[in-house]
Amino acid sequence: MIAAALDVSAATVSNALSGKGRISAELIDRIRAKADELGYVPSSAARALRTGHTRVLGLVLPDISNPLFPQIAQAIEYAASASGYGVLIADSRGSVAMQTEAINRLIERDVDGIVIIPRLGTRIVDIGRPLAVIDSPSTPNSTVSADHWQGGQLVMEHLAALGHRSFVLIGNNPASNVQNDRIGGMKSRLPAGGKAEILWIEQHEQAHGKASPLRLAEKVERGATAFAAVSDLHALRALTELQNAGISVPGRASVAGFDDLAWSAMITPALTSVRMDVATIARIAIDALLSAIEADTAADATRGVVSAETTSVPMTLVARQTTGVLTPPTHPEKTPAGEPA
Amino acid sequence: MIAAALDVSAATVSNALSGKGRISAELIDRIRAKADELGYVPSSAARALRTGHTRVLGLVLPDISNPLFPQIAQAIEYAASASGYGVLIADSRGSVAMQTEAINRLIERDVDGIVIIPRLGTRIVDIGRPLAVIDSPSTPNSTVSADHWQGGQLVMEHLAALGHRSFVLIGNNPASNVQNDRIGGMKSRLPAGGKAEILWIEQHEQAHGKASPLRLAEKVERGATAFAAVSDLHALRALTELQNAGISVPGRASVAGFDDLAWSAMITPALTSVRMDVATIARIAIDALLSAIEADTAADATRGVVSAETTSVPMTLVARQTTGVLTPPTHPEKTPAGEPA
DNA sequence: CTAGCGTGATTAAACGATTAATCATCACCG
DNA sequence: CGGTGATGATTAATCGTTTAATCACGCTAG
Repeated sequence: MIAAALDVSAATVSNALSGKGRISAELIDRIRAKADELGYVPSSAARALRTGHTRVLGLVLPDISNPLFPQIAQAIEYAASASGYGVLIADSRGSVAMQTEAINRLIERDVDGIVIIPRLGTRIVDIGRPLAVIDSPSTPNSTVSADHWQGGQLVMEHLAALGHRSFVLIGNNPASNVQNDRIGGMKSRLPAGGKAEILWIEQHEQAHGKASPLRLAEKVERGATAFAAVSDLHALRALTELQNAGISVPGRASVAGFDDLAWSAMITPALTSVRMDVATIARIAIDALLSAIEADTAADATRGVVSAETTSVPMTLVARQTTGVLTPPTHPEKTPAGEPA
Repeated sequence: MIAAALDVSAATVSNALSGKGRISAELIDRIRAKADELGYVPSSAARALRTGHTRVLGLVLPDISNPLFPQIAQAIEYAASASGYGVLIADSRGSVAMQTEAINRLIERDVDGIVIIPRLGTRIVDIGRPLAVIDSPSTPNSTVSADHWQGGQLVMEHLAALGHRSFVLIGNNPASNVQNDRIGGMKSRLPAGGKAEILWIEQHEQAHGKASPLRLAEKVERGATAFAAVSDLHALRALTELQNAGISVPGRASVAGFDDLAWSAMITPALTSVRMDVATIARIAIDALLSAIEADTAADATRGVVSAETTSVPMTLVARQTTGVLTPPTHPEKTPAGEPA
């Protein structure tokens, strides 16, 4: 211990810096001064060994290719570091086997707890320490998540208010709870007389090949006027496909997405989206995790999935330019070509 | 030590599991068996305390909103974990002050080394342990990075080969070495008689407001036929703006970007982009870092920025649908409207 | 005058793994 | 038959911090 060598003390330094024992105010000041004069940093390894806590959390992202990841990682890291915890990342590259392996790596590193964002209903195993799960409210073991269902309702209400009645709901994989919630929410608010068709991209690509056109122009010809996707990624795909087919947005069709990704406001026209409050979700997850960890210190071991008081956080609609009322077709002004009329 | 209690030994277990001392093959087997029967995991804290190495690296991302982040984080995490190291993330939210604070957090956590991806020429301070910097080849202290200049050449050669002669080069901030390299590379391969105009988005937005149109249609009217952006983000912005103005891509104008982001292949038309080999870059950075760390163990302390043999990694052009030869204007076939011809 | 108390600081044990040094056997050879 | 080596396992010290227990000392009250 550096500080000890300089003055005349041993573990008094520990007490001084942590304010635990009975140390005179004057000595505390002197030790503090010496400490940051020497740039003294207590060894986290020694502390962890003694206390049994590393003050490090693990973050498991099963699908790092998800562009929402930066937002989530940032929010988690921020919430954790605000509470004095570090965040160790573990990417499981989609595969379930690697997810287990990633969790083991974190356990080997002695993390105090883990935050996991599972994809497509992964089984949650007992890992011998607290675990916070961020998934969807309809998933049994979820600690906290955005209210995807309510988010879906937001979109549909918005589109219905603009006069739309014929919808194409675009999802990727029907096995995802998140996507199902979003689509379910949308359908639950279908206006009277409205009709909705669901397009699952993964199925479509299995049939027609990867990155093949979604044939959205045909849907428009058959009457669809609004396209609501479960992600801005798919909304963007829809938007560019429509634009490329000469269908003006939002003049002849509206498009909406989810997640409000980085570029959503930058494109032309700017994309209407539904945003989740990642900061709040991260805060709740981390708080629940930390209180379980600290309770763990005290008495009964909390080893499973932790739960929070608030389990779902409302989403917010960000209305931009891709959604609007239809332009009357008879209007000669600026209608793009490709229209049979 | 759990295993010790069960059989009859003390630190023999350590030798058995690490293969260091002289232990009979039979005993090793028995210890191994007991170990994973009990799910024994050696305490990383105790090991770190004794050996002085935590086998944890820090990753500092000054601009987490950069959509390239997932790719980089994934590659770094993968390379590190392949070498038995964990990765602690630290987000510095853009500000330089927070970047310093983030580094301090990592030091408090006793990381063995740090990988940092600085933005806009941040000063690199001595942190008392090895540091790998991933920036651009033209930055003085960069350990390794993509060859952005060569990437720029790739784009320009591609566009020139398609017959383009009048270019708009789109960047965001001229203070970025990466962006300057990319644009410099492009200009260095301007075909004979070609001309290029540079559009800096940040300047444009300062003058005309955030998210304001880039007025690309006007550029087309004045003869520009190819738009090359330093990021897919800006390329997407250009593409949607052109499409929205009824200018067909690539019929009347080509668009190219950088980084091959997740959605670049999904949009219509699919975006031509230049990709960096993140896996290789991460591998080189991690290897350089680790060899410095291990040399550190031996003798002279390597405390500054580490260097690698290969300091720049070639980029790859991914030609897709947004770049092509011009469609003859007189061709009546499928030309979109909005054209005065 | 001394027992008792409060204050401020020190001792010592403990956390769990690593590792150099030591020890116990047994075999082989001169 | 004693000395030398090889082999296999154990001892003991160490890393740096925390924390309970202890100590030294001056002060007050009985």
